[in-house]
Amino acid sequence: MAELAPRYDPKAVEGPLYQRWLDAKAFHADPASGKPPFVIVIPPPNVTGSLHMGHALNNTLQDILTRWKRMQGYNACWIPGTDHASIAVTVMLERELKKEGKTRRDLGRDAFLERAWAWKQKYGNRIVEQLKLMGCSCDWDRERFTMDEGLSQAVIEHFVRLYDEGLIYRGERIVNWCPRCQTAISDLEVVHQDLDGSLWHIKYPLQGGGEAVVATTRPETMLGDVAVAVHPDDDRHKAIVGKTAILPLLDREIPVIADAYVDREFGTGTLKITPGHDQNDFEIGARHKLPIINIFNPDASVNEHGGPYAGLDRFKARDRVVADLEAKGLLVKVEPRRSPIAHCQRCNTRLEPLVSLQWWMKMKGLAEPAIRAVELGETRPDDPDAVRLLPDNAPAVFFEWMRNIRDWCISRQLWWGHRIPAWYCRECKETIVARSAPAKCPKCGGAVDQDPDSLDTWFSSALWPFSTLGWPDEAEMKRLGFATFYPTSVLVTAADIIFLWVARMMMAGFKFTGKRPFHTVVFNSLVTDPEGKKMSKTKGNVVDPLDLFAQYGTDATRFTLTGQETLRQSFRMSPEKVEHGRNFMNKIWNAGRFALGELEGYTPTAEPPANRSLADRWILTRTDEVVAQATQALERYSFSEYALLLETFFWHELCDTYLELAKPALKDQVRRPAATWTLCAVLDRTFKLMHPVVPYITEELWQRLPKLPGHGPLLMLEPWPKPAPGTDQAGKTMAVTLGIVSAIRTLRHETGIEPAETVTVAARAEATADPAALAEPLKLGYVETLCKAKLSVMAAGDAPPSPHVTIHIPGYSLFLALPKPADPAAEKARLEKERAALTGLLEKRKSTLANADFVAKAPPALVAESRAAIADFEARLARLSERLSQL
RNA sequence: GGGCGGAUAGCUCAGCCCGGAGAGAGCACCUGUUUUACAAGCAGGGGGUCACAGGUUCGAAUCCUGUUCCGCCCA
Repeated sequence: MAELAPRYDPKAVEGPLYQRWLDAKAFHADPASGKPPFVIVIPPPNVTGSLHMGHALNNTLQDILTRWKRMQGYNACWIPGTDHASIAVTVMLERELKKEGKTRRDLGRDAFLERAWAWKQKYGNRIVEQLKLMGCSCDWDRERFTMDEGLSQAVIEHFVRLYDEGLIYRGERIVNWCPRCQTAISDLEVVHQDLDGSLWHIKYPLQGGGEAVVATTRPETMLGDVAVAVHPDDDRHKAIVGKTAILPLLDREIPVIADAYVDREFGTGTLKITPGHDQNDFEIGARHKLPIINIFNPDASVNEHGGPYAGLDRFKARDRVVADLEAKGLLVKVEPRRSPIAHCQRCNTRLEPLVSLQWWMKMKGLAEPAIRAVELGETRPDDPDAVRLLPDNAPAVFFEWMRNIRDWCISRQLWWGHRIPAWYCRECKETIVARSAPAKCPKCGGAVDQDPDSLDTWFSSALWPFSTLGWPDEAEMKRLGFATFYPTSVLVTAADIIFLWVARMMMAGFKFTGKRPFHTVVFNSLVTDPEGKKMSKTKGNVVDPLDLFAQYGTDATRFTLTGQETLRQSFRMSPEKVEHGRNFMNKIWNAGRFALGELEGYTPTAEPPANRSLADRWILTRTDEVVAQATQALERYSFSEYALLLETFFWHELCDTYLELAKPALKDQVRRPAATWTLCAVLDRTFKLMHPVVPYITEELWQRLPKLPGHGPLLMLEPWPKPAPGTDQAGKTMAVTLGIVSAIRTLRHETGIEPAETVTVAARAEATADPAALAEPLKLGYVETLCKAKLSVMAAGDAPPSPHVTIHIPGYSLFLALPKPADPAAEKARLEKERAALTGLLEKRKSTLANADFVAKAPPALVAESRAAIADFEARLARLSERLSQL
């Protein structure tokens, strides 16, 4: 067997192992396996994307769950794929085109799409390859892209069915219009930024004398004003209702109306009504049957309705309007005002609300089953229609939005994406929505043209849990195992797409399959920079996970992320944290190295040898306990707990204690068989337990170590360990020994004894001590091994060695023999400190017990424990006093 | 404006759901240590009014109410 390097080198291990798993088809899920399914669909990353910290965390968690469930005997199926990201790809390609001095319109639809596909062929696989680097155990045979043939068919089915049911309709409404992208976007793609602006107070003269003063943050939109509104109960303005105002600059006659929407506290309490460019005004306009005037071109320059301002950019138009109003003496005042301004999430351009003809989806009814599912998730999570959202505050966020849901604008004036399956007759203007292109108008036989627009990307993502399983094509569903794998099991995703994606998958899932798409949704944390700020390229505070993989190893990075994940809002990430993960990987590596050296040529039996030592029994019991705890932690999605539990156990119990105790045992012909078996068995179980989070290092070491009979070729396919029911008292006994060891180590250090020197320690047992506890540790020399001290238990009447220093721990007084008397002052100071601490504890316990309510109401076990503690403190204090009096 | 988090050692965080009594870890710091798995190690140590104020309770970091500061989401 080749010598292992003293430091773990992830680069040498990761690539070949991943290939080995692929070659063994270890990630593949066969629908016919007969095992219970466990299914995760990946949140499909954007094809333009490159792996960032959020992906690294999100996919680590999915891989942990998938690998764990696979080992537990589930038919684990992790379905990967990518999303076409209509607007993101468009923005990116437009940036490229801009360098050539072109727009996408210069290029034309077909040429633009050709370019987009070429780009996707070339770079679309980048993030997939990065997921493979991460060790993700996705079933790559199932990889899908949202614009695949099958998934495109699903989108058409989605559209046609909902249209036929009247849930999709076309209508003129206010949309969020991005003048740069020149498309409508949905409410959820809007980012509000608080910006400093002004509130302009403008006089609108009234016919027959007088005036109304309106306050607005957007004076240029007055070009589209069709009314002035006041609150019907506002005594200040009641009198002007029904009069006609003259819109300044354009001299248009507009009515003064009364509407309860008007906020009397805002500005002057008089509102200008612009139904073409404000959602609320649009609604008021509809109530009062007012006309709608759209004053903007698609690029947000003023159109022909703007009279003399036509052709001006919206910001120039504002300046000109304000200047003209001022010149006419119609500008009353200008107040500074900070207000939220809508921006395009993708290109950060200031959005323009405007009326436009778009396709919409009615959401209210679709939302109901999803709301019910989450309600069930809170009350009856085992119900087959329940969807449990984690962490516990997620449902509140979900309900808030879902109960106030608004219709969704699904059409986009973009080309990259799924084109809307609607055709319009050139002759009779009939709208035809169909699964395939009609040759001619079914009504009049006229020629038809397909709607030029495409659908919101999330319209296809909403179908992901079942479109990836072949829906709606029966043959594909059969081939891909829809019946086996749907509904899926758990969704792990980032909280920022709870509405964009998660809610919509639930709505689509219930609508089209009649079933929930998954039973549990886990929202992972946001990974921030070390200051707690969101990472962003513009801020330059991005930590690249690929750099971390390269510098510290994939397992170290995965482990660190997992250790931080408590499903809080966010956690901070820095390379320094990963350094600790790397150190732990190195610890694991070296424990493996040690074991390999000891176990070369060894073949363990199925059953443990009978003469296991206390340490053997203890570490086996502890392993069982950790198996149970780690499994429970995963069941609760307590990722941090899972990782930290394993670290503490492996590092401090297995390495620091057990391996040290095993060293002399392995040199002893009698004790060696039990020690080798235990070492083998414990590492085998521990590597299995750790495998889901650190798959590479565990697989690599496990491959090299002797294995118990009955194992297969790959750790990742081994069964998850099951805890044996433990009745062994080894834990209690070891705790006594370890307490003594710790006390002696402290004494050694405080008295400055040379590290190499073996000392003699006599232990006097208090009445509270278990007389049998030290028998085996003494016989096997555990204390000597762990702290170079020859320990003996004093018989009744024995005198402590002289000279000595003393320490009193629960159950024992320890006397450490010294070559020469200790400095009495120092010893006295040390003992006085001990006495002060003990006295404090004793007093606290005593006062607790002095409380009659405590004795009456606290659990009896606790009362008994307090009494025992008092007895122990008193015994130790008595010894202390005795010793102090001798000084 | 509405909803949701967070505040525990110098720093980063567990613990809190389900209250139990000497509050933990890692990093950093101090001391010692190159012993054949690992100095990316080992051993020891110092360091905390668990944000603040009330309340509930025999008992509160943990449950309830309020306050302050920090953050996220929605409008």
